[in-house]
Amino acid sequence: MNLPPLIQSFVLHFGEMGSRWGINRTVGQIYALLYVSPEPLCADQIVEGLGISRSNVSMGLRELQAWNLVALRHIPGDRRDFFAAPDDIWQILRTLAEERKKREVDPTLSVLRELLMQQPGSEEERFAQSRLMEMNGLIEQLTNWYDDVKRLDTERLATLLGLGSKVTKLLDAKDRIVSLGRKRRGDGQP
Amino acid sequence: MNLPPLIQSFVLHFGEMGSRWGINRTVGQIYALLYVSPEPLCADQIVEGLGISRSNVSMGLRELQAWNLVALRHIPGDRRDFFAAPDDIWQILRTLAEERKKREVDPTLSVLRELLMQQPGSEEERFAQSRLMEMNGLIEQLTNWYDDVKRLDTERLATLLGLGSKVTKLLDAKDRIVSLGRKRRGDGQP
DNA sequence: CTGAAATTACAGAAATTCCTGAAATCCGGT
DNA sequence: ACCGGATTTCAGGAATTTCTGTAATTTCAG
Repeated sequence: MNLPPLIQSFVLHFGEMGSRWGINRTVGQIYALLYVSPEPLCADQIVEGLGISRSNVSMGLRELQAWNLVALRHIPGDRRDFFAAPDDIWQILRTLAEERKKREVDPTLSVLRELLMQQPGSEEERFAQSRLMEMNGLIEQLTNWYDDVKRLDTERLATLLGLGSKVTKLLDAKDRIVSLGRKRRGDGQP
Repeated sequence: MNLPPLIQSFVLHFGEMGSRWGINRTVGQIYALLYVSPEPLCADQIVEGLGISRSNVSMGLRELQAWNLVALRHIPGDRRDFFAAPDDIWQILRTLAEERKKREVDPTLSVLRELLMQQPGSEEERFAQSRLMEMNGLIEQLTNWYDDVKRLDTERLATLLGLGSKVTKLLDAKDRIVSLGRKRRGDGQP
């Protein structure tokens, strides 16, 4: 490996984390390198930077493309493929979220739905189904939220994050006002 | 494996997904089995249900305990350990989020901070640091949001999820009103 | 303190994943 | 069509992870 020390540290760390993440070490390292690189890189530059085989780089890039995490670039008059991570880190976040959902959540959701269609054949299965229903409900709440929020432009998304739990304070205030109004008018629930 | 068909399908699916998830197949299966079980189970019941070795079950349970995903239970007059998944699925979600953050995010955050303290030794490193700064900023925004939101009780959390992007509509309305007020009074920015 | 039941540690076997070099394929220029 | 460089595919070896059986340890009733 032949990189400036700071970049090398980052690349190595990403490689380590890669394995906690469902991607392998090399893929993590390649991505880290592309991420901190001001220019797109071609495969041989990655080979040189990371000190791994050409074919391994090829497979790694292929996987990153499957995740939509790198863009292919071309330099006029150069036949080689160049690769770059998106400049916009929010876009990277969106892609990551989308791809992880696709791989880690959607298959489970479809299995749950399928199992919930079945007629339980025993008390054990009946109970299991009730648990699956809870799980299905929770995942649907989360994915509905995600599907809704992901459509926001980045500025609004950042605002929403900044608000965090304060949102509920607003709601509490609204609730108090509404129930106060009801009380004055003498209608509504106790 | 010796389970009712519906439960077996669920257990097998969870096992498969486990590997996309940083936990191994067996651990996924054990958890799935505990999750759909109305009563706590002891290790031998898991051995029988899943058809794997006793020691493998022991290691799996140990790992689930490290993740705080199972609770140890005791039955009076019985020396064996019994294990159960929490009843409350929201609690499971919270635990998962917390543990994944601890394993997948926090280490990166601390590496980023450390690397950002260093003096860049070249133009390449200077650029890399600017990228790391973006990444650090994004992760901090996300973890701040998470730290804030996780304190909400479940009911409010569910409400927040249900609102989703609608929150920003409220904010937009507020902004319009505020700027309208400014315009009438003739002060404020254009 | 003893001993039976239960649990865990651990070494090696089995399975899986990762990586490499060689061969095959692709592609634009002549 | 052919050449030459760039890229990908793929078989098999290396490395890692997972699983098992045995042995050691813990636990607790008596």
